[in-house]
Amino acid sequence: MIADNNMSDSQSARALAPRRHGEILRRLVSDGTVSITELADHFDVSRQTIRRDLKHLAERGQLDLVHGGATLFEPTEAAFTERRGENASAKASIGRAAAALVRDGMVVFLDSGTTTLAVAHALADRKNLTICTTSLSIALQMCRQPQVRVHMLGGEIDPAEEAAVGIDALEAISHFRVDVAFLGGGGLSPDGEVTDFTRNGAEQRSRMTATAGKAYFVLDSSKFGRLTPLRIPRFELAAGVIVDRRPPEAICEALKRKGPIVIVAE
Amino acid sequence: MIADNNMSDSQSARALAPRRHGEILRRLVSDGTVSITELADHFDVSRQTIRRDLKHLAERGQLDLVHGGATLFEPTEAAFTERRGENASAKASIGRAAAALVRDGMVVFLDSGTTTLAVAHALADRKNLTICTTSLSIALQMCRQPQVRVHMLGGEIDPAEEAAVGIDALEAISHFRVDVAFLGGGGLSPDGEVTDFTRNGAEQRSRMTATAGKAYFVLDSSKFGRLTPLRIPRFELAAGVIVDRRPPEAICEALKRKGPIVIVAE
DNA sequence: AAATAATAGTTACATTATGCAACATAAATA
DNA sequence: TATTTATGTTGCATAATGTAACTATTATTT
Repeated sequence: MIADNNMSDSQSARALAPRRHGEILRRLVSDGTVSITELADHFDVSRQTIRRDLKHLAERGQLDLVHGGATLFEPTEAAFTERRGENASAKASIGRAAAALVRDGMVVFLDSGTTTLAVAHALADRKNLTICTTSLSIALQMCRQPQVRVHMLGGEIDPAEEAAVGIDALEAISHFRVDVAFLGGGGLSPDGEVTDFTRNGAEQRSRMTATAGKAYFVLDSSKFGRLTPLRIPRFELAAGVIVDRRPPEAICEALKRKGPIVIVAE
Repeated sequence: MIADNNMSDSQSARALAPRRHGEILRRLVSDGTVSITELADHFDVSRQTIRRDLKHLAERGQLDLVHGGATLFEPTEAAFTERRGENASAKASIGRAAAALVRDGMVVFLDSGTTTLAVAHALADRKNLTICTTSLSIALQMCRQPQVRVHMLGGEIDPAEEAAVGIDALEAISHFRVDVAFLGGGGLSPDGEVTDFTRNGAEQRSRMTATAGKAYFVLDSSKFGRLTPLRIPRFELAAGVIVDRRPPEAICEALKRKGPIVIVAE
């Protein structure tokens, strides 16, 4: 009756490669990692076979091989992504405070930086927003949200910020009418000014401060008293600074004299 | 064709081909894969018969043959992140072929799309490149590579492509002198033209084709013969198309008449 | 820190399963 | 009866998997 070869009587037929591949990828996204031993056990095949599967998937860029198994594929680790974890809860609370200032339908500018990324997170489920940003991560994240329109300001990418800088980005700013801008900064100096690391960055933030309906600087407490080389011109036009805890009294005083209010999150 | 069949004795009677086909497809959509051994067992027919069934269904585009069985064929345009895995090895080989055309020091434009993302992967360890792109993912990935300068062309982000489109991106193109451009497309029509889904996309690719020193369209074989609504003007100025296997003869002939060469990867 | 054991990776080759093509058979059709 | 169509059978080429000996890496112990 059953022609072809003999056997195939033993147990359930061996899973074909694509089945294993699918399951492996499913486990990866749910667990983050897979182990060769576990997989070989689970599929009842040799480790060598699993190794070949993983190698195959790795060649397609679907995962990263590690000793003993594989992990989710991450294009490359960068300084930026590492910074992301630092002071995460402070940034999240700043993000929520910032989001509270945004109403549906607004045009929002989001600067590059990990704190502004937290603001983006907090805005993720808002309706009918228009986001302008120079940050690749923010653009990528926000464009995946329904009901959010995203404009990326182009230009040369600064690898440290993973964001557009330079003349193109500067000029693009002038094309937009922005209701509210959330800007980062390198430090909050003792005399109540936000300072920056680069000339380009300072100029960009200065222009946005002057252009936006309201501009807020978002700064976690690690920036208090830190000095970086460049002043941000026209900083006094900013509407306020949003921080995770109250800055030293001297800084508060200085800020009060200049104009921007201090918003302490949570 | 099918005579009236009163046999219907029991299910021991051999299923007719259309019955098997229906069941095979039903199993496919429920399980994602089918195995020849299992099916032969289930229908009590020879493996060769199942092979012929699967081949028949594959020719009609209803499934994809794999060693030992078949998998679901997904012709629909899935969301970008889901599309990433599809046809991954074809895209990887196209990526390598494309990278072989790039020499250190060049200015390279990379269009949006999953195939161009594969080109970016293949270029990742090159030295001293300048990358221009409209794709957020490509910009993010390449800016993490040392020795690579990245320019992001700004504009409104199309969520489906996760890339900048529209007037800003169009204008930004004219600022660059590009040595080689790798462009995507919606389909490779039977009369040897690359076609696109949107007017903006077609215009952008057309301009880049005319501007770049050399422009190549990267297309995996799922695009062969596919018709999408918009022609890409000046397509005949392209240097070539890079594909993962040789297109049907008619398409090759048509391309030959127009000008662009055909590069078959791997 | 050096030595050791345990685990994992590599390579090469043996074994098994699958694919393919050519031909054979049986039923349905003309 | 001849012809077509679907299926079965066989033999060989190819691909996937298993196995074993050996090397490399990681963990543990001293």
